[in-house]
Amino acid sequence: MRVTLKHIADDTGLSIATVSRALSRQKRNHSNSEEQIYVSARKLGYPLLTNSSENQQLSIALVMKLFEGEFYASLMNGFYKASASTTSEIIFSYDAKQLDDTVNYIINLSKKYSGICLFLPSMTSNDYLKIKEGVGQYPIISLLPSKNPKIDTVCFDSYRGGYMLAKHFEEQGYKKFGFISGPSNRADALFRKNGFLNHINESENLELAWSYKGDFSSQLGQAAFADYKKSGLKDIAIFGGNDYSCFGFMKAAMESGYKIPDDFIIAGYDNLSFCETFTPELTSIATDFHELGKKSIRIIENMVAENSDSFGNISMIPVEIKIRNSTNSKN
Amino acid sequence: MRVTLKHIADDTGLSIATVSRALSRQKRNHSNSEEQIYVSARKLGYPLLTNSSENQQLSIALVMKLFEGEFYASLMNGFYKASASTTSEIIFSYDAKQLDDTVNYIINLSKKYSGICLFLPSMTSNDYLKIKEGVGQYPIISLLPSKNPKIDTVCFDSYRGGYMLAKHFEEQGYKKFGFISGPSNRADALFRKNGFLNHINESENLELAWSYKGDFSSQLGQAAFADYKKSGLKDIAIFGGNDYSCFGFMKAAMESGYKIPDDFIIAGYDNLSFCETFTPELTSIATDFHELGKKSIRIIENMVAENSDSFGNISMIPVEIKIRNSTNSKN
DNA sequence: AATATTTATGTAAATATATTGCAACAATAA
DNA sequence: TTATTGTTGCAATATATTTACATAAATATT
Repeated sequence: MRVTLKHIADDTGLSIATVSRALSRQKRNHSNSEEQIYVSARKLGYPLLTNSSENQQLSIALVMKLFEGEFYASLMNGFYKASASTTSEIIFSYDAKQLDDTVNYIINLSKKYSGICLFLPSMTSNDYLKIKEGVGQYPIISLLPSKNPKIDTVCFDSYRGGYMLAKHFEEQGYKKFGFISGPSNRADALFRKNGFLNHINESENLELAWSYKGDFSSQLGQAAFADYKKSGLKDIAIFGGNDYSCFGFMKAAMESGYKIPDDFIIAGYDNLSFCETFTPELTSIATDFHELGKKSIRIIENMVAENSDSFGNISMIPVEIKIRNSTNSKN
Repeated sequence: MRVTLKHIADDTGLSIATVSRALSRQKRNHSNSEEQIYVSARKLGYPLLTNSSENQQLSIALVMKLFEGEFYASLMNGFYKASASTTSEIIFSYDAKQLDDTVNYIINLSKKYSGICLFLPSMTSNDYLKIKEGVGQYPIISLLPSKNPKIDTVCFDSYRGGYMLAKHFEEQGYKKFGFISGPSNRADALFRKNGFLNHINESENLELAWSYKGDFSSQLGQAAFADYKKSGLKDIAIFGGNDYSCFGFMKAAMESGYKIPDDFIIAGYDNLSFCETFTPELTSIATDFHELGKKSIRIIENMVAENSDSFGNISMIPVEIKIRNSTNSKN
């Protein structure tokens, strides 16, 4: 039910006229009544309060489910910086309460915001379809790759990242490759893997000699090393799936007396700041979140302006390989 | 100026009646006109759209200036998790555009939200006073300690953290202490330092043998090591100010052939996930962001309910020391 | 202390805004 | 073709907000 001045008047015991005057006053004057009126208005959610001032700009919601780890901070920071150079405003949004009904939560957001960017690794194709159906012709994009995208997607070129690493390993003179996989339900992990494997398969004399089922955590990275050690393989180039896996793997390896990059070379993905702090410094694939933010905002802005209704378009942000000591066996 | 149905009607070329019906319809039906009406309503900022549904709950803004690094992700995640167990809603907010007028930006936010939590290391006492003046009797707290707090504060007990480390160093049998300081304008860095130094000064046979002016970055941590090496000191227990400084310091030290914890022991602050990944694992002070979030929300909720006007109250969240190999010289 | 001025407030009238019944018309289904 | 359903604008009605005016309290001035 709509909140009116009358509700606030009843709540505060003042007259409607007084409430009206207090709320429409240009300069607040912090009298007792006025404070009460504002408290009540906020409590009841008086509509004219909520979106006051700053109009005439787009507000774009970035929807996420989790915030832990440097990765999420980088994602948010990329959008944060990108929003500084446009008139659009970014709102960080999430569904803390009812995890089961994220689809409806997102559909509801579409009433509030001019556009939505989704970063939700656990969403299924079916969920995206339902969202698309719920929001109609509306600017919404996903920031994660998908095998069969149902909505427009802006994401990093994970495939190419994996490919670049395999190529780099080959150039370092390695023929035997190893791989630690990520969570099986994450499409971006799959793309990294495919890029890596495809380069191996393209060439007759390259081979995947060892692999391990990880989950992007440092713990399973350590477990991966135990498995690798047992295999007795040497002269191998390992792609850890992401940086955390590599850190765990390398830590365990060094504790077992292995030398990196002498005994094996290894590279990660995400280019976390710790890549440069770790010894040896970890070769990794760098993703530019500022670029991701800028591109996403631009696409949403265009969708709003042109009122276009597209789905399944994919924009890839190129990634960059940062070569460091962990893959520098000549050093 | 207030946005009404007439504006939307003029903008879309439809009648006021049609606009009214479209917006008040329970279920959206995605006809062409309705889409247009929604686009226009969002663009113009029609008030009843913005705060629709989910009322009767508090919305609390967490205001920050930066998002980079694991630290910020942890802070947000703490509030995110905390919001799941209350009816209040957390909005992550920031001022991306005009950095010079943060004070007014915050005062404006007070019209929208039921309460505000500030995490802004660069704010001065004067700024806080201006904010307090601008918002009047309003639930607002800072999440950073201050020497002379002008508004209520919920923060970690940084002093105690520094103190605990000094005590731990002493228990390990060290008499000579070293310290790398943080940015001089950050009160929390100062508190950590004071806690550390005070324990040293309390005892006759402890001494601060070396210190270096850092900035919480890994780079200056490395520079700190160069300085330390030049000093020729041995048998020293070093508090790095934060984890990043320690990582830089340790990396440089190990590259110079130093052994940790044999040649010196070292501890950080923040307990980043990387503390356990680094070799040696880094002793650090752990902060519980979930607790910080819960307490902050509870305090804001109380302020709203009791309509109380307090300032300068401080709530400290205890911190915990995580002892790891970097300070374990007996091992 | 007495008087003037300012400020806050409520009542009621005036104005502005939102909703709804009705009829016309268009699209779709039978 | 005819019936049904859905969309739209007009005008009437209902609801919400602002403002003119009067009064009382608070503050300032003499």
